Amino acid sequence: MPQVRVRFAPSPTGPLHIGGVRTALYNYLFARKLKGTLILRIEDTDQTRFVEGAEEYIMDSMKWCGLVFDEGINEGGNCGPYRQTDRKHLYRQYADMLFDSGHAYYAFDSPEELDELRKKSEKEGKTFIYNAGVREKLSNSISLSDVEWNAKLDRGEPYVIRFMMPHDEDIHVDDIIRGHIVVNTGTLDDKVLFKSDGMPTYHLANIVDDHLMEISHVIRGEEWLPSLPLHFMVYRAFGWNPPAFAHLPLLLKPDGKGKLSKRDGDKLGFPVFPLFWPYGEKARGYREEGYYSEAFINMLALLGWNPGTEQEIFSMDELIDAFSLERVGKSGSRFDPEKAKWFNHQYLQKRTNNQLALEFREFLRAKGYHVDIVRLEMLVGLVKERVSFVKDIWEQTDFFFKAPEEYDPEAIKKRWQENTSAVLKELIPVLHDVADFTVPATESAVKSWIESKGYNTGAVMNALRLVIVGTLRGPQMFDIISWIGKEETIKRIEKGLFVIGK
RNA sequence: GGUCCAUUCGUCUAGUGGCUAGGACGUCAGGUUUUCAUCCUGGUAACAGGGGUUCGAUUCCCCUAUGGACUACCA
Repeated sequence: MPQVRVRFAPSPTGPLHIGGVRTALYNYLFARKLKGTLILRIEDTDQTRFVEGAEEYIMDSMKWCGLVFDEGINEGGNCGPYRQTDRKHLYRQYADMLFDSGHAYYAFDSPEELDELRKKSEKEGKTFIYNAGVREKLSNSISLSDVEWNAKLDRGEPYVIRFMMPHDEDIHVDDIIRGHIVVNTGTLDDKVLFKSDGMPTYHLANIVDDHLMEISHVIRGEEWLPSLPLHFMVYRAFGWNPPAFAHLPLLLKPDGKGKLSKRDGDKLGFPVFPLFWPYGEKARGYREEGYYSEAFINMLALLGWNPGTEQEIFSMDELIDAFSLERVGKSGSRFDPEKAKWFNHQYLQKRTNNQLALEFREFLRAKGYHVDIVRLEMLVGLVKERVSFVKDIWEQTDFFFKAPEEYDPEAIKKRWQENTSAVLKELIPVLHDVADFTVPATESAVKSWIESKGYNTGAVMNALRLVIVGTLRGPQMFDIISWIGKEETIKRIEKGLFVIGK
């Protein structure tokens, strides 16, 4: 079996969409699974769409996701350079090869002229296709005499090099995910391979580079499926064996129709990009939102692929082990932000209290709280299972750090009875007498006091919760009061009695 | 409009020429709990429609519908 070599080839035109991350991930999994080589190639042949910072963003995203490349602009390798603008000098000779072998020709039609023709056809309800049907009537090296078009060349008139698509031929192509596809060349056009600005188009650069870099499998988004017949034809014209192809299904909007876009994220409140994008129209990222990259990757892996078992939580190594292109689905997947959260919840549960305490300490530091790590470990242990993100811990524990400023009126109505004030007043000395303010000590003291007085446990505990927390929520009461300490507990009871009590 | 691709619970999906069509997320109900949440148990819910082929189709074929991608000197 020949060496497996795959590539991820994004364009630096803005932040990398999570669909792109998934494409990179599947390439990575495939390469690792088959002990192959993964290449990062930057496809920046369209200089008009180049965006500053995008290339770096791609690298940072890959790094955060744990996707490591074997060859690329940072890693180096024997097939470089790995940025297409740095390979510019290569492409012209390949376009010429196609011209010399009669598979391509020069075309002088201006974009405006072609636009005009397209509009005209559209008005007549027809589709303008630059192909065998019309190329004789347009301005190119087929329709013009050798003298004429050479004169244009000499005069420096702008031109492109187009692929000469056969008039009427059924092309059979194979895709690992879609199977066998047949397309007639009559519906295809003479695609531009080489632009008038001296740069190749995607179609030429992609094929030349994939060939030169000895790519064995092209794994890319479904948006390329319509170009597959063209790519097969170009490989054939060069006399090269094409790689195997796998076209991945698209990521769709959670609601409504169409593919996932930045707008959906803004509208529904979830990120569509791995990292925060700080330029121009800013965009939020999964990293900044508090996702663990492992959870993000796990979630993305299961969107369009499944292992055929009921396992859902996968480490990267497990993904590599289980992955195969055959188990990638054919249809587009709607993105589900709820499930994404669930994945993060699962990963957060697997963290140790120490890890979470360290992470939460960073969060607290920003709020101006400095807490001993051992106490934080206890704290996160109390609320860990109820949160999906580290930042959620704060919402669950804010009352550990500060006394309530107001008391939930609904809760007062429900839990503050005639004798509540008197009972809580009695509780103060009981707590005061607890020497070691631990959970078991406070619990046993309070419970025996309740029993001896014949009070209702629920009533006492809820009232206590109300003055300590401010509302009816949170972990076990004894965990809370033990953590905040005797002094603070009594202070809060007194304050509660003063504000609520009569 | 043209070309190509797709279609199983609301969502991600498993699956088979004969199954009570399975799991997960969500949702609903019950239980546990001093509260809330978690958690546990249970429920809800799907083979787009119509023709074939077949003893029998969710599964194979065709058509329709719907959705999507592409249709640039963008990738």
